[in-house]
Amino acid sequence: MVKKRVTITDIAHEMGVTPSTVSRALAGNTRVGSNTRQRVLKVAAQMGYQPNVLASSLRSGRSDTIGMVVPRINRHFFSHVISGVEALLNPAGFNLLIIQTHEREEHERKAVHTLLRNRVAGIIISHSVETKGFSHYQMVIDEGVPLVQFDRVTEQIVGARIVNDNFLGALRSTQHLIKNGCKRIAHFAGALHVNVYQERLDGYRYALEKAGIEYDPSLVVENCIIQEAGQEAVARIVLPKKVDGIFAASDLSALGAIQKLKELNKAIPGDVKISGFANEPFAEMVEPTLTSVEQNAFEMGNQVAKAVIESIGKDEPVSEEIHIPVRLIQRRSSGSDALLMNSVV
Amino acid sequence: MVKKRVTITDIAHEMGVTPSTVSRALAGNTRVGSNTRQRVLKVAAQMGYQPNVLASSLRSGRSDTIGMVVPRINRHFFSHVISGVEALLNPAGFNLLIIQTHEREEHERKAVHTLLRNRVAGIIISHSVETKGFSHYQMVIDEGVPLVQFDRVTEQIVGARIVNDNFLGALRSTQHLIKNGCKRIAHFAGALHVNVYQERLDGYRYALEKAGIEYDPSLVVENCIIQEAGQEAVARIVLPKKVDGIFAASDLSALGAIQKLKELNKAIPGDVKISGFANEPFAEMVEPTLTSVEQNAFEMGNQVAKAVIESIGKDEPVSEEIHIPVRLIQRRSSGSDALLMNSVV
DNA sequence: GACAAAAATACAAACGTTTGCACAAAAAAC
DNA sequence: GTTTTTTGTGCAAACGTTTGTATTTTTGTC
Repeated sequence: MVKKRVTITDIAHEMGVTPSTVSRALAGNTRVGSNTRQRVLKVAAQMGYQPNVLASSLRSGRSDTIGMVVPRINRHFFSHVISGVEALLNPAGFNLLIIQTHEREEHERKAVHTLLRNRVAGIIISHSVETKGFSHYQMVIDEGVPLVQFDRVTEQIVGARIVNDNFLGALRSTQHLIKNGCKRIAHFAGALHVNVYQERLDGYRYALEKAGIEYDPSLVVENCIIQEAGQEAVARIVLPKKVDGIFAASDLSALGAIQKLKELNKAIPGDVKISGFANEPFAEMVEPTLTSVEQNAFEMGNQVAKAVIESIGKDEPVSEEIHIPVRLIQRRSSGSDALLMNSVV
Repeated sequence: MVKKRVTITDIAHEMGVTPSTVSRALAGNTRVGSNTRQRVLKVAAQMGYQPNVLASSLRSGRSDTIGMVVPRINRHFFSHVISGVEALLNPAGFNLLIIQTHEREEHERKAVHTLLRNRVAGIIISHSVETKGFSHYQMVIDEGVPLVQFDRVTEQIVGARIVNDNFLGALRSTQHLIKNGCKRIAHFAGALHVNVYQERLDGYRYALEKAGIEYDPSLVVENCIIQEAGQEAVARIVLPKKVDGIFAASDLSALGAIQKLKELNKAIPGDVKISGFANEPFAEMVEPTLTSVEQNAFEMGNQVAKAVIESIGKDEPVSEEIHIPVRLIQRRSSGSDALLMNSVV
């Protein structure tokens, strides 16, 4: 039933030439006559020839697929990075093999091996939140496969890193709360061994320092990036400690805080001003609308793609770090009503 | 610089056996002695061996990658379907090669060819909105590659189809508006050559018919699935025609309508009741919260994965159609305040 | 028309596996 | 102790390309 797939040899026999000629004709090699080339192209088309990428890659040692490892595909941020990567990679003739880790270190390790087995031309990765060891990347380096990290990165691995300007985003966000009158600002942080959350904490602290506000560690809530954690932190920290501002490292925990505060009849931004991070789509839907730091995920994807294409050319990896600018979007939760005031930082 | 990758032959030489023995040992073939198997495994591990999938697939004619073609990765619905597919496919030993079409028919055609060239074991597809011709799938059928369609499907292609129960969702949604008192219900439709939008229109019409309300074609707005279109439709249809209910085929156009109506000081659900489709995350954030039809994207992904794994086994495709149940989520925009009233349909 | 140079094509090996078949050694059967 | 069966390996071809080298054909020069 299954029609035999047509190969380069089939075309060659059909035309009475040799497979090598067909191969060269299809590859556009100049050493084949221009009328034979035309004929080859025509016969190939009418026989419905589809080159066998496996055979081609095996023989040539080149691959046109790039592996991408992300914590989760169905997160707004990651799906947009993927989209940005594809936008540049596809026109360049590359395809994307995508694997999710579901935030599990073991899955990450397996994913990397899978990609190596598939002989990908390069690997793009954003580490799972669990990941603390990076020894499984030695093999990637050893085999000379370019490795580009994005968003959640580590300096322990050589190669390009594309990151958001978390520090600046956190700094501007916190300064904005201060400017709007906050004196006691809590920070809903993430897991601090992850660079992005550490950098946001750093930006927060630096803003306090510059404003002459003493840093109070008891106002920092670690692992507070989901909705429920935000709700819980309101009861446990925000109210007891008489906090008047929250800088959340995640929009979700900011949302949780908003919900809980409304439930307890606290005014936002009257009693507590809030800003989040990531500018999730819901940020402009929630009541009150949520001030947040916008990350340009698509642009980040573009830069990632550029970096990986570049490093495929080189034989030695370079440890460049590219920062994608972020942007504070001021909305009502922090006491700014004017969307027009959006300040690009 | 680049270390040579270790092959099965390297292991064989190292151990003084033949490559075929190593191959069989790694494959768990029973025809190799159990202590040689142990030795092979150990040597392979310590040499850092990673099987070459390309060579393996080329020789065996089997592939462990499955191609997936979607309009856009970064849409809530599609990214969740992808996630659901991966959840079953990965444990089964398959990988996903994902390509976006950006709703372009030509990209879809190219994507399919790319997948065939990569000799994928199966293809999963949701058609672009532009796609009207399906001739490029003949080659997929001819080569015996299993093809599973989901969400946006056509009966012109043989093989499994996994779809939402759009008809029932639309029916229940419209009935719900009727029950809450609506007499003149507009429908914001999509492009009607796409099955999902046609089915939603059908469900809407059937609900009207059953309620004895005459169908008025002038209340159906085609190609109205984005925010701006929803806003525009309010001014052009909803107000002039004294509509008191809107069943939108998309949450986005429903959102647009809400915004415009609020802007014009109309009461929701007082003056106009609204329900959407897809239950996007923002549906429960917007003011008023938006009644919508929830699609179980992750479950759909699971079913898609199951279908593709199944059909890889068979040599003849079967044209089964699986309906994923939907669920009406009643919220305030349609005059239902009780989340508790969620009716499963 | 003979010869060199250039252009076009053919030959054959290689990429790293898998797998049918042959074969030897060990185990079982008589 | 011979024959049969079982078990474990080896041999070599094949998968569909690419590519270095060899060979043929064409073209140009005198």
